[in-house]
Amino acid sequence: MNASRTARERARSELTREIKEAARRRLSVSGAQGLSLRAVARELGMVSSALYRYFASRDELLTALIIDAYDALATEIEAADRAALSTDFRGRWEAACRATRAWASAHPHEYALVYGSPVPGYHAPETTIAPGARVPMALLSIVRDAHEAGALSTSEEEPPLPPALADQAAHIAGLLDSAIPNGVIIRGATAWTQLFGMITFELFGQYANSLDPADAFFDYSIDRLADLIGLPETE
Amino acid sequence: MNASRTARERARSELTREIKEAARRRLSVSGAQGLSLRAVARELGMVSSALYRYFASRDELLTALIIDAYDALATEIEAADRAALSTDFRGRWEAACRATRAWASAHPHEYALVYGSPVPGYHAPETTIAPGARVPMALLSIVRDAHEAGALSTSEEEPPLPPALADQAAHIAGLLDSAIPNGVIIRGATAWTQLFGMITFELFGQYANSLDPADAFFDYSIDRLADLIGLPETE
DNA sequence: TGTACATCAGTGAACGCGCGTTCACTGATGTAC
DNA sequence: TGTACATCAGTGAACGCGCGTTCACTGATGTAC
Repeated sequence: MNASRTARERARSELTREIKEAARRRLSVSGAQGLSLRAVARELGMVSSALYRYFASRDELLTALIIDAYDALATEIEAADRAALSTDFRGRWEAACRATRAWASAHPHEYALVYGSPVPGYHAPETTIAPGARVPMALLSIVRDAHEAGALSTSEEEPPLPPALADQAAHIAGLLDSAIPNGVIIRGATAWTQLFGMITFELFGQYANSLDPADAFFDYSIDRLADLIGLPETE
Repeated sequence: MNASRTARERARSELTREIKEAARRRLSVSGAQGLSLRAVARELGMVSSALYRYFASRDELLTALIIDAYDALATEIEAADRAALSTDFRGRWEAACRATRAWASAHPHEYALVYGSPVPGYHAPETTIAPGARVPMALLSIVRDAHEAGALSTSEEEPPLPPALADQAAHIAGLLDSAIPNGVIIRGATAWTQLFGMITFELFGQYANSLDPADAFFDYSIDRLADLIGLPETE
């Protein structure tokens, strides 16, 4: 029967979800490297070997958590972007930045999992690449939309990009399926880097005794980044 | 006797150094969280309990490595700065940035130790604060020197800082013992953040498939950061 | 609808391993007279 | 310079713990006729 077959499968996907949730809770205690299948199983009242019905190994569970983290962050960014007026490009950019920071501070261990130190002995498989790329794509899409609407202010005179950098910019524009000028791409990449640089410094404690709490610096900075990109003032 | 007394002490400081060196080698295999006293001891052909004559605990060894890492990086930055012509502020800035990146890529695990994810269960003691602050201080000193030499180009019109941010900037200026305008401090903090954001993204793999290898982006960016700060062109 | 068989989820024991830290000890080095 | 004593470095056994993964197993769920 079809309904009963899906009953078993529903139980399976339910438990898969619960295992990942328990693993995320463990992450905040022991970090990615210290994540232990036995501790996850204990949290669920299962025996550790039972987890092997759901994940072939600890690394595979880690991979699932990484993909989920990227997807969750990208989803938040995309939702914040969509919630803004679509022609208010600066508003969209700032909403996306704030959503990124909000997600990171609500899920610091998942943030550290994907943007923090690589886990020794773990090599991320190819399946993590696409979800990882969703995040910068979500941010750069705003820049692309602004460019295609003719809303980007043209840059002040800036030195031309060296050839190697221009090539990389052109490649990124290709991924966005757009003819954004290379200079705009690079400014977007700078803004992306700065956004995550701030969040990482804030979460990992580098702003202690100087810019912490970083709210004012963050808000001011994402506005300056919008200037850098050339996004027009919100009316 | 004094000479023999220093003989024992010399052996002690020699071994302390060797233990930290072995620990740094282990760091690259297992990361900070996985750093094991027993593995360090094994590497030195000692018994693990012998290490307790030198470090009271694993955490104390980690603390020593953190302090060493900050000190090593700050020393590199300061040396690169001093090697440049003291009145060539842009040259000094770029040399400092390049020294930072070079140190990070030569010592990725020590970089991750101090700028990567916090180690779960480890709480950095106060003794790490001063060495940690040496790094941004070394960078901001260049900005301060340029300002005091009257070499900084005045900023284009920029929105005023919100009060909370202005307070933080003034506090940082106080640490530098200088009357640098708040706006300059904030641009310096932005540049500091961007510098480490780029290095972190590069080392931790976020630029894979886009800006990697990041040499061109890095060189171009530190030049734009010098523009942002207002450092004059090198003649 | 009922029965025979196949699939799947979860158990519990086991393998072989590594860890931080403590402690009583031996023997070498340093100090005071 | 020689001797008695104190300090210190390093040993090896032990405590009590946790880990990932494998494997033969039981019993429940699903499928085909």
